[in-house]
Amino acid sequence: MSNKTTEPAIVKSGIKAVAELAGVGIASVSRVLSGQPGSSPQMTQRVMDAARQLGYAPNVLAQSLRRRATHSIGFVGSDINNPLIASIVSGAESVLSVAKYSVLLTNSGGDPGVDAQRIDVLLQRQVDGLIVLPALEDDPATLAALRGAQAPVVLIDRTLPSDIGAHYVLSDHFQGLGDAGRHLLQAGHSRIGLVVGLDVRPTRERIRGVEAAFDSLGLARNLIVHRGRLSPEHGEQAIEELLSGENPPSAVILGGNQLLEGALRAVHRRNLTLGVDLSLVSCDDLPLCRLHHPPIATVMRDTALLGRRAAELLLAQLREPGATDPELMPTWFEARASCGPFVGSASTSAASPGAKKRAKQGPSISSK
DNA sequence: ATGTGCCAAGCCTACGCTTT
DNA sequence: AAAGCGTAGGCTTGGCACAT
Repeated sequence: MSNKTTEPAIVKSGIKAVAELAGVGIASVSRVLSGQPGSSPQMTQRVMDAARQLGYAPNVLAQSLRRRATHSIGFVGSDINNPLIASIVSGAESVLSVAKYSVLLTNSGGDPGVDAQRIDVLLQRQVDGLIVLPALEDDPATLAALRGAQAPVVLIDRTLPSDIGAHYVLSDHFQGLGDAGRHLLQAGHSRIGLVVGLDVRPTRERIRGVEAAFDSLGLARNLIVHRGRLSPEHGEQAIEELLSGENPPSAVILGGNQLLEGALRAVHRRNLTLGVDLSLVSCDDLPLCRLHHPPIATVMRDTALLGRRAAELLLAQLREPGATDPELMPTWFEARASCGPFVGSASTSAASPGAKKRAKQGPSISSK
């Protein structure tokens, strides 16, 4: 018969133990450690010494229970495998961690049903606020879940019915895609293919931006829009279908970085040289865009800034709730060799001089 | 007036007691 | 035996009361 006692591996010191060791009341320990005024220097010293001696750290769950606030923020991302989302999360976390908030990250994989489920789980966990990037803007389950939220909600790049009472950080896709469209049209392209995702705000704004490019130059809207769920497969299939048509476009804009991989597969399979046989513009800068030969022209945006602003907006709401106007963050077009030699004078003011120079030089390296 | 302690509240769960 | 119900316990903090 073994006589060994089963001691717990870790002895947790609660506020009771600190109070006992310091010879004071529990409430006094709480007052001292939370920095409230009104404790004598002797009492303060005794409590601090006892807490240090016991390695005391407040029980976060108990604090949350008492304060009715968990100091945690829920993030519902549509696809955390996407570097774009990772960058947004990273930006948000950098702000929230400074404010002593933890981020609970969930991934819906772009599935609206999962969006609603994740939102519910985060709300059950009593998060103090939500940053959401849902797959759709009109999914009934997602809207119902958000309507039930007692916590402030910040949407990134999505707009929802006004009764949700959410706050918005949006990207100005209209501007960036408009600049890209104008650049291509002034370079001599007359027919443009636009591959986009499902019917959410970025898709609508991207289409509107390219249409406005035609309008601004007094040209007929010779635009073929190819819709689908943003994925490499959609990118590949869209390029195949656009280029197999009777009157294929000479330039294609990809309205989503998830499309690029598949689009390039189709381009390579067809032995096309980007910037010569086909001009290609992508959205959101991936390392692949710069490493590819020739480099791929891109509509850029500061995704980390998007996350930071969303977090700042949420923190402001936690301090002082109230209505806010949507915040519009800039996008800009960076011309690179994949969209061929630059011959016109399109408004590409945001493009770097280096990018313009490279574009002017034309495609120097084959994509084959 | 200042410093300190007591108590209730916050939410959930395990446990024990009572009733069916 | 199963079901239903009440209570205690976990930890912290704000409000109030009391002692000095």
